[in-house]
Amino acid sequence: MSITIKDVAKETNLAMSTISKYMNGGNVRPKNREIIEEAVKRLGYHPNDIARGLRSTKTRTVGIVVSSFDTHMVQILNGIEKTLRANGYFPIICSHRDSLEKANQAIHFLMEKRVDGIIVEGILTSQKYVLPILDREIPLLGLETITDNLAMDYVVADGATGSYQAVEELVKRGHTKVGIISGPEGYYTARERLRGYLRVFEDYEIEVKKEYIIEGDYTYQSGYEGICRLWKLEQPPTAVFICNYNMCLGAVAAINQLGIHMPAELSLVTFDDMEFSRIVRPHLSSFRQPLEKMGIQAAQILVKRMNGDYGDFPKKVRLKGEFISRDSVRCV
Amino acid sequence: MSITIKDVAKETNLAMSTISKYMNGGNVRPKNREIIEEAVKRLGYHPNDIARGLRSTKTRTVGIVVSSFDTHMVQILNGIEKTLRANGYFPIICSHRDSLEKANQAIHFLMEKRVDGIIVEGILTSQKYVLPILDREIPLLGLETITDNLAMDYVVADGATGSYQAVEELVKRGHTKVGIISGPEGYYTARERLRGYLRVFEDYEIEVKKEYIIEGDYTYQSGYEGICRLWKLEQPPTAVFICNYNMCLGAVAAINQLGIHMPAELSLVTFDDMEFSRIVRPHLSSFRQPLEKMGIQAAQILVKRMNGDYGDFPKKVRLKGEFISRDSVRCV
DNA sequence: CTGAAAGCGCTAACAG
DNA sequence: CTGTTAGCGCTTTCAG
Repeated sequence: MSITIKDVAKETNLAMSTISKYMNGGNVRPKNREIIEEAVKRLGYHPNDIARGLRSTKTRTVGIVVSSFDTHMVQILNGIEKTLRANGYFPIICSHRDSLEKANQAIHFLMEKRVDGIIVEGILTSQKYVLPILDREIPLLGLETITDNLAMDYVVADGATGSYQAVEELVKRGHTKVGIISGPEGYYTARERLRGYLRVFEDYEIEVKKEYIIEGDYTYQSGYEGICRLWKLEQPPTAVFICNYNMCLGAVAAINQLGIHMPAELSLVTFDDMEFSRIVRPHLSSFRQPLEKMGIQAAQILVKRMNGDYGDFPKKVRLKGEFISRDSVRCV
Repeated sequence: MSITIKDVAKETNLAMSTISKYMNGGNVRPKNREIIEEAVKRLGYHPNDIARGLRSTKTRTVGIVVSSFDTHMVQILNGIEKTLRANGYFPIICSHRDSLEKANQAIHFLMEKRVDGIIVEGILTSQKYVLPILDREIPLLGLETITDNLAMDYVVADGATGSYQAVEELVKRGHTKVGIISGPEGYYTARERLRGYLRVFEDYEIEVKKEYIIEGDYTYQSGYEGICRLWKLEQPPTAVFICNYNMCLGAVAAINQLGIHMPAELSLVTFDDMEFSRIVRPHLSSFRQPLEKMGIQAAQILVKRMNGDYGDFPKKVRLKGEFISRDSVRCV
C-alpha cells in the first residue's frame, strides 16, 4: 500500500510520535526536523487523513446540502467554497432535488464522514431531517430559509424588502394592476417575497386582486404558464413581478410567444438578477440578491461555530440586496 | 462521544463482528437480526465511516475537480452526481479556478480523504498535477480535455464536429465572411472548436481571413471585446461563431450596445446552447453539447474502474451533440 | 524534546 | 453462524 508514518519513522530512526508531532507543526529538534523533512520528501509521504480523523474527530470538512445545482446556487456555492478553503476547510456538496429521502441520505452520508459542520439550503431545512445533526451537536446553518423553532444559525436575503422595492417601483410608476408569479407556499423565500408584494399595496392603499396572484413553483414552466393565465384575464395586469430566476426565464419566453410588447403592454420586474437580465431586450429591472455574499457569510459563521465560538448563537443574518432599474418598466 | 459498534454489541450480547457483518448485509440468524435491528434503532447507531474507511480502504466517495461552478458545469455535475449516487457513491466537489496551486491542494485533499476515484475537468487536467493520482493507482477520468500521453479515461464532447456543424450552417446560407471568437489556445476544447471552424473553410474552399479569428478567453468580457474588434474591421464579417456560453453573453451584449441588427447585419451561431438562447431575440442558433450525458458517461466509466473492470482501458468517449437552428442566421 | 504504548471504531481472519 | 483476536494509520498520553 502507500507510505505510512511508520515507514518514515523507520527511515529516520525516530519514533512515530515524533514524526506525528512534526507533521502537526509541533516543535522538533532542528536536526531531526531536517531528517524528517528529507525522508518525507523522498518517500513521498502523505498523512492519511482518514486515520487522522479517526483519532482527532476533526476532519476539516464541511457538508453542504443544496436542493440542486443551478445558476442561482452556483453563486452561493462560490462564496461558500472560497471562504471555507481560505479557512482550511473543504466542502462536500450534495444535492437532494427536494426529495426528502435523498436529503436524509445526504445527511447521513455527511455525518458518517464526520464533517465538522453542515450548511443546508432550501425548503427541506425545515423539520425533522436536520434533527440528527442537531442531536450530534454538529454546527448547522440554514441558508435561504428560516425555521423558528430550531436552534441554529441562518443566513437569508431580505426577500420581503427586496420584493417590496421591486413592486414599489411598479406602483410608483403608476401601475395599480400588478400581478405576481410567486413561489410555492411551502417555501420560506416564497412567503417572504409574497409578503413584500402585499405590503406595498397595503402601504399605498391599493386593493389587491386575488386573480393577480399566481402561485408558481419556481420552475421555468410555471413562469410560462403564469404569464399565460394572467394574460387571459378579462382585465390583465399592466405589470408583473416574477419571484425567481427560472420563472422569469419562462415568463419572458411566454411574453415573446404571446407577442406581448414589453414594456408597452406589460411591465416586468424580477427577483434574482442574472446576466441575461441585461442582455434580453428590454433589459430587465430586477432585485439582485447578494448571493456570493450570502455564501461568504454563511461560511464565516459556520467556521466560527466550528471553532467553538458560540458567542452570538443563534444568529439570523438577513442580507440586503439592491434593486436595479432598467428598461422593462414603463410609466403609466 | 457517539454510539459505536461496541455499544451495540454490549446491548445485544453479541460480538462486534456479528454486528459488523449485519451492518454490511451479511447473513445473520433471524433472531439476532431482529435483536440487532432493534438495538441499532433504539441506540441511534450509525457506523463511523471514517473508521470503516480506515480498514477497508474503500470510502465510496469520488472526488470531482472542476475549474469553477458555472451554468455550464452545473449540468455536467448533475449528471455525475445522479449516476454516482445511483451506484452508491458520493461526490466531493472541489474547484480550482484555474489556479495550479488550488488544484494541487484539491488533489491532495481528495487523496487524503482516500476517495475511490477522481474526475478532473478543464485545462489543468494536463500535466503533472494529476500524476500523483496515477501513481497511487486511483482511477482517474478527464472531462472536457484530452492529454494524449497520460494513461487515463476521457469523456469529451465532439467539439470539432459541433463547431463544424455550426459554421457550416453559416456557410451554407451563403456567408463567406465568418468571424470566430475562440477560446484560449491552451484549452483542448478551444483548439477543437477552432479546428472545426477551419475545416469548414478548407472543405468549402473558402479563404480564411486571419483578422476574423479572435482569440478570446472564455469570459463574458472577451466575448464583448471580440465583437467590438470584429465590428471595427474595415470589412467586418457578416456572421460570427462564438465558442462558448460566457463569451456569447458578452457578444450579444456588445451587439445590442453597438446597435448592430441581428441577424440582418450580423448572423450569429454559438457553441453551448443555454436557456437564454431561446429567450433572447432573435433566438440563437446553437450547438448543444450533451452536458448531462457527459457527466453520466464519465461517472459510469469511473464506476466501472472502481469496480476493478479495466476491460476497455483507456477509453476515450467523444459524445455527439446537436445543432439547433433558430433565428439568428439570415441567408445572404 | 523524544519514545513507548494505548486506543480511536471498525473489519478481516480464523477458530469454534 | 458467531466469537476472538489483531491491526488499519494515526494521535495522545505519560514517562524518560
